[in-house]
Amino acid sequence: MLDLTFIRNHPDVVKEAAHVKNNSIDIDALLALDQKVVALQHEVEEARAKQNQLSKGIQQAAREKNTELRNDLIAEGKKLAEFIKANEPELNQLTEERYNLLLLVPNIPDPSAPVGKDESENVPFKYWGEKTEFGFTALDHYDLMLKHNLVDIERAVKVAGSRSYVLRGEAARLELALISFAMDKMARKGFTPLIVPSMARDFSFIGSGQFPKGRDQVYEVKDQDLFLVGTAEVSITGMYKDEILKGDELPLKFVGYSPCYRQEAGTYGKDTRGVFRVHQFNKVEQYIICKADHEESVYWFEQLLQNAEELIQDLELPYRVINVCTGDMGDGKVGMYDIECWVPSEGRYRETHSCSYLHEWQARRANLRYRDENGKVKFVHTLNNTAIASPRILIPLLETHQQEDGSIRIPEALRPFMGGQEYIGR
RNA sequence: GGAAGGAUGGCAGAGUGGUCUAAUGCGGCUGUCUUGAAAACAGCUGGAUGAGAGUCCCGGGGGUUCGAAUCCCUCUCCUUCCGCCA
Repeated sequence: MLDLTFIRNHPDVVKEAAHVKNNSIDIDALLALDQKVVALQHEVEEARAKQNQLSKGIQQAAREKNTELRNDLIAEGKKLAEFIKANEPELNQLTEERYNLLLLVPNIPDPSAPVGKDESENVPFKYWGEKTEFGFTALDHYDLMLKHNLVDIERAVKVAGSRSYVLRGEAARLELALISFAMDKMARKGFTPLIVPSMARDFSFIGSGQFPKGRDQVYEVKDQDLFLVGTAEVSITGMYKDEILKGDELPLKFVGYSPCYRQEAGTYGKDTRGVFRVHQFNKVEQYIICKADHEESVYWFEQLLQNAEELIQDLELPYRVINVCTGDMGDGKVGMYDIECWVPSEGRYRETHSCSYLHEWQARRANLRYRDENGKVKFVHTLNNTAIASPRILIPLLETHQQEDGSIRIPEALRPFMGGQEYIGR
């Protein structure tokens, strides 16, 4: 959410942001509505001020036993009460409409973000590692998993429908190892490990920005006012809703684990092979709450990226980093990097990590603030990035480390979390 | 699942229709005093919106009333006891 005053004063900046983000919000309509709200609010508040004045007069009259004056004032108060009663519902309704529109206003992208209409205009700017070449006929991740009996999709579908999977045997152990590895590494970097609820109330989704627009991607728990989170980011944002933090506790650095659920609406027929796009997965997420300072946000943005890069480098996976263009980055973001790992069977890089900074956009929605060194209350800045998301990361991991004899090498960094095991299927 | 009791400022806790601009205590900040600190004393000690006057916020929503922290309805959450249970 943007500051309403900012929108009033810089409508063109906001319109341009909406334009480059392919967001069709009508800023002029919002501002027209805003003027109605302000005018009506003024009227209602005037009436209430008079009412408060009258109230004192009524007491005074009662004390002076002036029954006549008292009755007159009460009659006048009745009129004011009627006026308020007649106009307040409309004021409330308009205010709510304005709020609902505000939720749809995108954040202003940083000038360094490439302007583009969709993912085809994202800009790769860093490559690490050599694209894997095999001197033998390599398998794709799904065939590898079948070969080593690491997955059972047919039975998973029997249990839970399409886009389900059962990890079995060493794949199950590998996923737990990846999660432990990521939590462990991030904890050593000073991030506080969290295991957070994977069900949350709607305010957490509004706060993080998944609602109202992404509602169709989220599972709802029947009769419970609860929804399944698609990322721990939702829960962590919700944790701090309505709080005013002390400036000296910032930055808060978290690494949160949660199961994640996504409907993947509108992706029929996409990525149907294997475990790339699934309804349920496990993710370890980096999350930062820092002071309202652009330089500091940018510092942590780069830091979060570097952390993720280190994790992937430890897993010995070739990857590239892309600067996501305005049309692909999502409403809340000021800037966004995706990390894409090389997937040999597809001969292309595919997204495994997503790094974003959002300035105050989430903090305003979640009403999450802090008191700065001068005692002034400000909205915090928030940032997030994936640490590890599985099973998707298994795809480049298994493919990249497959050996000529069909076995799969476990990268050294993971071995401590796999009981020292060096290979799968050898 | 059953029963009862609760939700007030950073914390504790009063307030059951108008003097609430929310008592009091603790904590915090500032000052006096002090070599420094403590103690003592004094003052200060939320948030939103608005240019301001003002308006709003006593868990959320609705109602009664000229007027609600206070009365009524409803929802959420918390605590205790019982039952069940990983």
